[in-house]
Amino acid sequence: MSFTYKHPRAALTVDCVVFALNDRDLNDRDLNVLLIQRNGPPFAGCWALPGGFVELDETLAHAASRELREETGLDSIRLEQLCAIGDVDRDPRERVVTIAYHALVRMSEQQAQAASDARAVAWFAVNDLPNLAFDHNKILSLAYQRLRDKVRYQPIGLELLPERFTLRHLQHLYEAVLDRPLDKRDFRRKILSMGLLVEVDEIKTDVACREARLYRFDKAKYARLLKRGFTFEM
Amino acid sequence: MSFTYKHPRAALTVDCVVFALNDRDLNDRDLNVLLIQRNGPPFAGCWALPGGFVELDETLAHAASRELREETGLDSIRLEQLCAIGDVDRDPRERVVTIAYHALVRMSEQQAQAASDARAVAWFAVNDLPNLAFDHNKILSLAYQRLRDKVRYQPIGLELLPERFTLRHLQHLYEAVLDRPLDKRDFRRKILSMGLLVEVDEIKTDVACREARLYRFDKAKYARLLKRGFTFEM
DNA sequence: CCAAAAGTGTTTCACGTACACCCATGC
DNA sequence: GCATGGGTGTACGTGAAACACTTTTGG
Repeated sequence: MSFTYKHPRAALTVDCVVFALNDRDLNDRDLNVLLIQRNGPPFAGCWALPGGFVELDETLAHAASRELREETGLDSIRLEQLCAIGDVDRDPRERVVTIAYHALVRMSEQQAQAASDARAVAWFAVNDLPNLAFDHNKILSLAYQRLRDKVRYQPIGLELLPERFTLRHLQHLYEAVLDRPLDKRDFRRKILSMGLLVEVDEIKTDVACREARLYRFDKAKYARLLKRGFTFEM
Repeated sequence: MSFTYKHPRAALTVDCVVFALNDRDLNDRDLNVLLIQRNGPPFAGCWALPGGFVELDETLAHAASRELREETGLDSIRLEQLCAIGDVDRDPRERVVTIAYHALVRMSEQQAQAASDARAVAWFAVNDLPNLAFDHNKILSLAYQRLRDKVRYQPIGLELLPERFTLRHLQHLYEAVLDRPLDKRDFRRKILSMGLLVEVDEIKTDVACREARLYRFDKAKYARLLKRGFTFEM
């Protein structure tokens, strides 16, 4: 089967940059990204962002979800469009334009498993990355920058942390992404004054120290506030 | 001549949303957008965003600049990527994925002239638009929304107004884009305190009224401040 | 009793906001 | 002299930032 056109056409792909925190071990504060090891050429054996070709009867967002699911097993991820990248020689085979998507997930909720044309799947710390296939290092940098911009006006911590978390964990997350220390009292006051956190039952977190109160994020309230023009700011 | 592939391929286009203020008549406060009237089918005779197919040997940004120049005569415009749109049935002919770009220009510096497959070119007030071809009304809404977001943290006024302008004009621009009235004294205080405006010689602007001081934007200073982590906020 | 992290208040300062009057100019 | 827009100062409230000690728990 083949398809013929009057003019040459670029191939169209999607790529997914999925970020996660290790929400099982909250002392591990590295931000991680999901990569696959390519099975076939080009860049066989090389690590790359999950992604692939867009089918004619699916939207771009659908293609991104599908490829992510097929290659890594991650399903029902809320992907957001990042940008389109169309440098002429970014793929050695032919002209390929890619639409990049990004997402934030809780690592513990995801069972990454290699499938499709991925030899392996793994989480990598964004500050300790291998050389990736194609221009994927560049795409990843763009996504990381977008994340840093986004953290200031969207409650991303609440997508990255476990369901229940301490204020200290939330503060560590913000310190990691914003890359500066925050005052404990000011941070607590500010985040609590938004009224988006709900206290849950206490749990001992570490040895040899006072137990901390756990909170969860009030999604419904956040949605209500958003509709009224509320903007989260950090 | 024809081109054959193993899998069917979407066509790839770019579309440009070019905004401008009428900087000759600053009492005309409407924000305008550049549209072309389509010559051929589909949507012949219908107004649409300038744009067209991406060639295989050019980047996406290049395609956007080229199509804009070919169809409207506008050249050397700094286009920024907005998003990729790939709904399955957005073009009645076949699957077409488009990359939307947007830009801000001074209307007086542009000589819009219909060419290529555009029957006519014209500026339309964004608040009084006709029904556009394809999903171009939707793309335009996205671009307008992006502009409103952007106005708050980038000095866009300085791209839209003439080289020298009064504080009143700048305020009118912000009121138009932010869609709310601003206090004159507070606006002047805030914008002047940033130190990005330079006084130039006075000129009488209107009849029957006191002459107003003109300012120009200090681009060099803005660039220096940006490097030091300054963020413009309105 | 010691180590380790949790939790808590106050002061200061900058900034946003609200608000009203006189001034210069052209007709 | 009047209509038109230009230009100016002050008071108040909110929110960011800086800062140090006591409490609880496990070992």
